[in-house]
Amino acid sequence: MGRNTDNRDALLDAAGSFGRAFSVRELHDAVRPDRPGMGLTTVYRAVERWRGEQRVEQAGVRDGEALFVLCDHTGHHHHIVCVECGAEAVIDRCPLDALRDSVSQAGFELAEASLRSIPARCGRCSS
Amino acid sequence: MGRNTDNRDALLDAAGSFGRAFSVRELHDAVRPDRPGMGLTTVYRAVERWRGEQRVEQAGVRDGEALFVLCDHTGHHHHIVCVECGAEAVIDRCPLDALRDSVSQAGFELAEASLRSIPARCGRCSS
DNA sequence: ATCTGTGCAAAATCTTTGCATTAGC
DNA sequence: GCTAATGCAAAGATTTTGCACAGAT
Repeated sequence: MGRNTDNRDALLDAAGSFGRAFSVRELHDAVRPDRPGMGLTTVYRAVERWRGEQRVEQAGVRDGEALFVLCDHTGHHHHIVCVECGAEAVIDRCPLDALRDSVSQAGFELAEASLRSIPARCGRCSS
Repeated sequence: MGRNTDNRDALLDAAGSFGRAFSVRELHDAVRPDRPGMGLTTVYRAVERWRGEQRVEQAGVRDGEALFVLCDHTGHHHHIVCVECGAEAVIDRCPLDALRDSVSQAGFELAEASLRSIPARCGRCSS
């Protein structure tokens, strides 16, 4: 199931320190002081691996860069992610019930996986 | 407020004929039989212009390509867009009320502009 | 005639891939 | 020692930009 490496440990630490959504480039920049040799490719591959392990979720795109949030929680939950600064909050009660019904009535099925991160604006960015 | 051109007329016709979400490349392919000379750049610029005029909305990304839906309707409304085939439906009653509340309780403000297109799966693609 | 729109080519950007080397198990 | 992981460079892909020319008003 893959090997543990110092690179990915450092990346996971850095990702956890963000406390907000981050891009691959930002993550790379964050670990660079500690691990100057790490290549950008390694960060892409780590994030891709984590996506497979459901340890991160993609939280939209900003300026052409894919954004990700760390997903430490287990069970059903949703992230609210600020589309401007990436700030995030977690809510445990599923907020999609009404939405799911509306979509069903139109003969569609809500793509819940695409809405585990809900786009919003945080208090700071909405004022 | 800009000039009317045959290129954009043809593009708008083609976009309307889709009846579903489309990418820039698909739109280009669709007009190519009628207007073989039209460059891809022109399509990008038309879509960008329409976004400014709120005549199209971005409806997510598929395989790295941005997807758009035509937005003929006026007033507040939402598109339900199939994340697999791009099929779309329109609903007039806003389905985001409960969602808006949940997000508010977390101290965020729902980014409604990012949710005018609601990701879903159509009847065909969900079975 | 003026100024916007267009096409082509090149640039820019993000992301992926190939391959030789390193390092975990 | 075997195999996954890594770094570097190059390739891929989408989107943007520069510039000269055509076309709409």
